[in-house]
Amino acid sequence: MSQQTALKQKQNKPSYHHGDLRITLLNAANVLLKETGIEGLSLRKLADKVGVSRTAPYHHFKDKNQLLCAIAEKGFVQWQQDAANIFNQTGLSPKEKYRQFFHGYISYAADNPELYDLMFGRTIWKQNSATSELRNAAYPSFHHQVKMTKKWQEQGLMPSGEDTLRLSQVTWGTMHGIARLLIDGIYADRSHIDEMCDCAVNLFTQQITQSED
Amino acid sequence: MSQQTALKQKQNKPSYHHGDLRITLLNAANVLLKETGIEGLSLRKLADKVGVSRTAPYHHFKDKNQLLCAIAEKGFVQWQQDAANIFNQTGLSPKEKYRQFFHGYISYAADNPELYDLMFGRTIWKQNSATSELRNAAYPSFHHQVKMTKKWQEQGLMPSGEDTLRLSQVTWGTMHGIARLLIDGIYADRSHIDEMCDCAVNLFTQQITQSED
DNA sequence: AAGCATATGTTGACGCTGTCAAGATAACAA
DNA sequence: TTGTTATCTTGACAGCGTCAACATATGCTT
Repeated sequence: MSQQTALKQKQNKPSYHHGDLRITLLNAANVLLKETGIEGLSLRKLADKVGVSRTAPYHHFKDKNQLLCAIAEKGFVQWQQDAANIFNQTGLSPKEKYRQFFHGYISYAADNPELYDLMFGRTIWKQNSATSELRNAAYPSFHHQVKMTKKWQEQGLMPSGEDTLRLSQVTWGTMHGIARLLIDGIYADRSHIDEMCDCAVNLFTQQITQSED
Repeated sequence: MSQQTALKQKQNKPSYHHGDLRITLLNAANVLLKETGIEGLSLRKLADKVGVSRTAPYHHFKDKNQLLCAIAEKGFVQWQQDAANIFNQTGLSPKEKYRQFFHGYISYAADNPELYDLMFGRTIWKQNSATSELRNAAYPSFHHQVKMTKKWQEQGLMPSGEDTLRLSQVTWGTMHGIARLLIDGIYADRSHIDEMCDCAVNLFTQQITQSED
């Protein structure tokens, strides 16, 4: 953005060029997503809300899919920060840390159901429609869990007999499955969250000599 | 269907009234679903494929949602039969039976990805859009698992210390999560199925004195 | 057998969607 | 200053779900 444009923005003078449309669109899309869900998020409504014409977004996103991927991408980054905060806590036993991680994941999903649905929903991941940027944001999240799973196995928190990658897939699958059950309201609701998480953590962890991290 | 109409159908004489449109629509929808996925399943294409006008389906389904629910309903019935066949086997240890049940669930999902996606996807379950018929077909599937979980706990296959309902939600969530990972191709692919299932079964079951059911 | 209600089919129309093409305007680089 | 590029605009198109109005076949009642 040039100095002149920046100045215009500051002075709230209307200009032909928006100056910051990409970010504005992403923010508005997040709001619209929360309010109406994926099915209510249309490019036209979005453009209207931001105050530009229907086709303006196409200069910043190749198509709707790319916009959705960008939103999901932000979701992954945000969750990774939340997770990092949990892992960076000190003075917690491995089991307690894992418990908090599990609870944190489910809470993130329950607090941002529409976003979570977008992040892990078919809309984005079906037959390679995910952008490489999205993949680059999503995969580290799982890789980190694999790394932590290995550590948990070494610490004796999780069974060392199982293959680390399979164990990661199963534990992650459990979190994902519980999250989906909650969001879709199929066989569970929010009042079950704590008990479900504790039950799952109990199943996956064994009694070990307590030590800090 | 009257005798005359039935006769017409038999003789392949074209008639103004289709005579069997509801079932024909459901079957064609299943094919279209398999071929193009949910996003490719439109009422207009469907009607065209069957050879009726765009609005003819509305005399058999209130709207698109009701059609989708009806398809999903069939999916639940079908899965329940598959599951029953597994449970009705004789000469298997509880653990082996559970293993087959787990594998069967994942295989069903992997073999019918589009149908599974419809059955458990947001499209149908978001804010009470599921028909009561669908609920009546879907819930027994879970209730049966709760019943089996209780049995498995009593048999010592699964930890008896955990609340049965929570345990059911967790184990079911795991199956659902793994199924979704496979279908969406996020963090797993078909070549991992067996190992993932075995890993999960190992985690959920304990060593017990083997006995026949 | 006649007539009428009902079920089932049709075409027309509406507003919504994503997206392309062509043109207008601003920003920037030479 | 001039020309290139980025950005934003309107116009247009096909596809979608769905409603309204109308047509036709079926089946029940008399």
